[in-house]
Amino acid sequence: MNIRFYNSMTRAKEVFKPLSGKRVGMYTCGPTVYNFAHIGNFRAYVFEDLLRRTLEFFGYQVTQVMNLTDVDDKTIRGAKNAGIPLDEYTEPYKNAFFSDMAALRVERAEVYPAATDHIPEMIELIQTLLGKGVAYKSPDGSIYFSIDKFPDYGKLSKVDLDSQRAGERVKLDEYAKDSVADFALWKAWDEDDGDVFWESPWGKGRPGWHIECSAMSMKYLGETFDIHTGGIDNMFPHHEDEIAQSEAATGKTFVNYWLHCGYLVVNGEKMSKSLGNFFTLRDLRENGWRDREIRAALLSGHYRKMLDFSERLLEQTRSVLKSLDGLFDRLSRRVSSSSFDTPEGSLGDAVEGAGKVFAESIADDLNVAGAWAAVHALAKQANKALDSNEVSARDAELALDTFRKFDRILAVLDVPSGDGGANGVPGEVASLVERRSAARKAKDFASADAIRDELLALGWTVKDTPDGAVVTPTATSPPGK
RNA sequence: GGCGUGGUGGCCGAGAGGUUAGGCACUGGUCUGCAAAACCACGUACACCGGUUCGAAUCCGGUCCACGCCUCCA
Repeated sequence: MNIRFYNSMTRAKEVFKPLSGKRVGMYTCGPTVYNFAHIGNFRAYVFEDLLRRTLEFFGYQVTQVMNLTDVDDKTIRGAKNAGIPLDEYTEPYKNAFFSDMAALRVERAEVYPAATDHIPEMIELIQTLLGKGVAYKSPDGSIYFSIDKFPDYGKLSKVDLDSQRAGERVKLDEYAKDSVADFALWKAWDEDDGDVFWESPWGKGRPGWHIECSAMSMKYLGETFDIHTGGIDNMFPHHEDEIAQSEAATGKTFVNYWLHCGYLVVNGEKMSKSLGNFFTLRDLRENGWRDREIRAALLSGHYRKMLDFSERLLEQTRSVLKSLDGLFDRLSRRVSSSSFDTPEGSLGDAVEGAGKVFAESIADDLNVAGAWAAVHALAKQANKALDSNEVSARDAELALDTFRKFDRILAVLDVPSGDGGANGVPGEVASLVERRSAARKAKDFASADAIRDELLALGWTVKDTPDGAVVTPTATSPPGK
């Protein structure tokens, strides 16, 4: 099956063709580790995970590189304010980033290069650019890229620099740069940098932000690679500058497919640290939301669209997952309790149909809504078949396997493995359930209801099914909701 | 000012000239001692005004509104 992606460079959906067979090289802009990442940041990482999992689903072997920006204005300022060395300052944020990513079930990239470990590569790239005459040294010892020497500048973001309004900031740098849009490849050391600097052929200093992505992506993926992603706010100037540096240095196309995800917004406004309208994974957990609910909420809409992240969205997501959990539970019980003698094939068509819709949707520029529709279509058919007792153990296992397959991409369904049944129910709970069943049999409904309340207090919900009582852990609700 | 994105039923959210997207919630029903779950039923929705067309949420022109980038930002 052809996979199609919307390529920001051409502004059109294109059939994806990797450079070499089934191998895909992919670079994803990572975090600047000066603080905890917020949920808006994670929207991008979850989108990239969706992309990666989709490629793997279709048999591609992905080499993903995600950088860690551990030297820039913010990290330097943070370390200085804290009175500790730069690496000591960034370390906890790196760790928090990885633990949050794992919680959101983001598959690990193959390489996580840190900027501070790749200064020599950056210096080398800058020297190449100086040698080609597309970069120049300013009086203060900084090195700038000259966008006038790169005619293609603006081809990704389609900006026309001549029509850009010069910002306030420009005044500060005017004396040092030939042109306002020129950007720093190397920043000469100044007092504010403290002891953060590296030696270079142009004196001590530190790299500019954009150069790290060019140097590290090309080091690990080659001068031309398949996919580069990031949030749409990185398109200009960051990705534009990466293209300029890389292509000016190599003379080759830097990246074949550019994919950008839309913003995560709160009440219609972009979530950002400067606006103060952000929350972290920790904040959401404190409000009672589970990691998988958060991931599912992030996967509720198309990656290129704005996503309005709200309590209501999380509530809706919780409802969806809860009802699917119920189905998986029913199917698991059927696998373990039923024999293979019920009529077969009642779910075969539904499985096939859902699988087709799922694959076609996700292959079409990661249309996750279509994929969800496939999940729901199969869920409805399975529930119906279970209601009319037409599901054999084999059918149930087939359905569960299909959901597991879908979950290789979604990673939120949590389809139980193995033979399900009553495992994980504490003895105390099990005996209460038994006593309640006995009471019901004796038509002693007052006792039965009392025991049900008792179980609820212990965190277990009872459902009476034709096959007997079933207990499941009660879903917790966020406080005050 | 330049460039860009978007406005779909109470809410979320696909679609992109003709065929029910899907989900959440609500309401009614089936089932049930009750409850829960599940299933069934129920919404002619596409910002506004023109135009093209046999036919437009989808194409064209205009208008309004919202958001974003142009400064670090996923």
